[in-house]
Amino acid sequence: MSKKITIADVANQAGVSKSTISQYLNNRFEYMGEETRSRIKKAISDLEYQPNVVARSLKKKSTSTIGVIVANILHAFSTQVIRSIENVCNENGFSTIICNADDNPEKEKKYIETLLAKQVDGLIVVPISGNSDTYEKLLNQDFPIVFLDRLVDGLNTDTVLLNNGKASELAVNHLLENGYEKIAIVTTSLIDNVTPRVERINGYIKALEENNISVRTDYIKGMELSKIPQGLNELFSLDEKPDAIVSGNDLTLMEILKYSFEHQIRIGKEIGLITIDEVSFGPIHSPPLTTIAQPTFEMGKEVATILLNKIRDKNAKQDPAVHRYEPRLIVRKSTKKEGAGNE
Amino acid sequence: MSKKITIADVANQAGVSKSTISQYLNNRFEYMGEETRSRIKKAISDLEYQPNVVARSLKKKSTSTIGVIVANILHAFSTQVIRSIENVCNENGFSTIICNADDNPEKEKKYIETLLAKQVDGLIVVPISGNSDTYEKLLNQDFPIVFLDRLVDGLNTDTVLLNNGKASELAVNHLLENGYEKIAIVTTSLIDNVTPRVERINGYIKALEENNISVRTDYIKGMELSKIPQGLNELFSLDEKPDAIVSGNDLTLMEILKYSFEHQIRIGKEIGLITIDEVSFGPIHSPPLTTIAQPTFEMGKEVATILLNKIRDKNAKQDPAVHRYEPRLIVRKSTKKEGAGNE
DNA sequence: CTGAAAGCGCTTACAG
DNA sequence: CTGAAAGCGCTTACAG
Repeated sequence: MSKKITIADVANQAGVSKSTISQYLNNRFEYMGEETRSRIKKAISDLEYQPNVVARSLKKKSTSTIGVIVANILHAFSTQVIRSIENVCNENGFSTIICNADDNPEKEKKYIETLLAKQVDGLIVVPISGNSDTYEKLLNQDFPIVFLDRLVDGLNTDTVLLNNGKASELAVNHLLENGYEKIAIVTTSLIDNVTPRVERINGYIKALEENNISVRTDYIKGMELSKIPQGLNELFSLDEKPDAIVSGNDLTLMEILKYSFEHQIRIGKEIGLITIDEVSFGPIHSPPLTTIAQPTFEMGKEVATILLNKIRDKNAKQDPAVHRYEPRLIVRKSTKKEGAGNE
Repeated sequence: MSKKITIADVANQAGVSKSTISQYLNNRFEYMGEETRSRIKKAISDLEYQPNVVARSLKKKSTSTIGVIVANILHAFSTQVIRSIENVCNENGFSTIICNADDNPEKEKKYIETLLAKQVDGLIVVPISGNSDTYEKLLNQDFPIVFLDRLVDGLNTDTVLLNNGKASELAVNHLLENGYEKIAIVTTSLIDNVTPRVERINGYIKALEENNISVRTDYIKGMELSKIPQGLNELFSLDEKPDAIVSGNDLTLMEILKYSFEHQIRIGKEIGLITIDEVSFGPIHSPPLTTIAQPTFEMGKEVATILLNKIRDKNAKQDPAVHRYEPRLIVRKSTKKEGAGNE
């Protein structure tokens, strides 16, 4: 590789000092002579000079880079929010390093350490239970960090997430309005008290109670993805089978669709189905799927904006807030009893 | 934020020089006294010292970071390959910065510049026609770079991509074997000569010719995503409508499924459908979709491995090669005439 | 076996 | 209006 051009080469070429080049690069033209300016400009383009961001970062103690750690990149939610975060960062001259922790606290901790060693200016994280200590240390140091999608017990920091309770209330009420009466909910494992899962279950319970429907614990399935087929088996073996299911997220949805496909269960007619998280094939599924969408774009924008603000004025410490976003019901045929079948 | 601990602090605490700490950090224990070693170890953990990677990178002139620029992150192919690249990089202590160029050459060029300014050690790129000059310059400088998914005319560099011709041959032959005779192909715009699209069309033509079926240009639709509904309209308005469609990729597939859903065209029976690129809902679609899968995991692994090797021995210059991967046919019901309908 | 010194490529007071 | 000097936090010959 040809030798890298540095600021010293440009200084030589233009016949000025390194300092002056640096002023030029940082747009500090106040006192710079018109002629100096154009000489520098020419030297830079002649040499095809590209500043070394690493050196600048070392000196400035800021890298214009943030880290984003998601718990599970397989959720469509993650990828959508990430795209939105990247947009905001790009517009503001920031880079993003994306990490997927696979819901593994060890892995997440290692990522946090790596990102800090890389001197990222801030962190957006979908926190994983078990790393409270790490987060707390960062917060105590006033390191800029914003949580996404999940709250952490006892930690008071800015968090952007869905109004999850509302999401399942919308789901349950919609099902009830469409004549379903025995509503089950299926979601991923509850053992770690992951915020959206817990809140969605609670919203489901609340909605049933408000409608004076008794809550059956055997209608509530919170389990690992791989166990969901078994959970569905249990559900469909009950004396009183449910007539509708609320799917907790897009990954559980796939399990439910697979199961009902394999067992020839006609969605809509035999079992109403509504899922939280919009999916690409929602509109073209047979029958089209009624979903509760999250405003992922806005949420990504918000979480990035909050973080960038924190990074910019470290002093302007506002009280951390929880930012809730409203879910949106998209009605399609999977929750219409008469709408079952292929067309 | 509390003051950052540096190597100097550790040196003080341990009562040795900075050099010695650095030796320790770089695992150069050859001549280090056992006692010095344990004193340093203690100092590091007492102070919770974290090395500053930016400083190290500046000195070492290497960041252990690579850039990945994909043309369009919306393709499932991109996200899958990226995950695989990240796995390999992680295992090797490398970080990845992902950029989405949105098939926009300007945007891509800017990303390349930013990544170079950040001193990435190498680049994986899904090249976009129009930036040949940029790639060429990098190649001439022996900057480590590997192409993915697309070839660039006149540039000789390592490239990992599908055997695209084979993919459409598999598709066409499978359709013919299942009794379809009037086979159309629909893919995204051909104006930029994007490798997979062109090669897939060519494979389609070749397969038809080998079966002595005349190629009809009005059965070949290569157009922007937004124009595809119109293209499908044209296709279905022909006197001799096609009885089967090869979908060029996952995004065109969505358009075709939307169209056939809206127009109540029964897939399988009225129109056979096979798509290149496996999709998550392939198995649970009605009818399940016959697809041609790419070995995205292996391809990502290969492209990352090639790049990391290039980065490690800059000298060991081998001749660049084109690495083709074989597509795999997954037969489901969307290409069975009798298999149409909901179950 | 360990330390002093130089230097990676920048930026930023400060002097003039 | 511009330049000399110090320094960001490391690493690496080299000396001892």
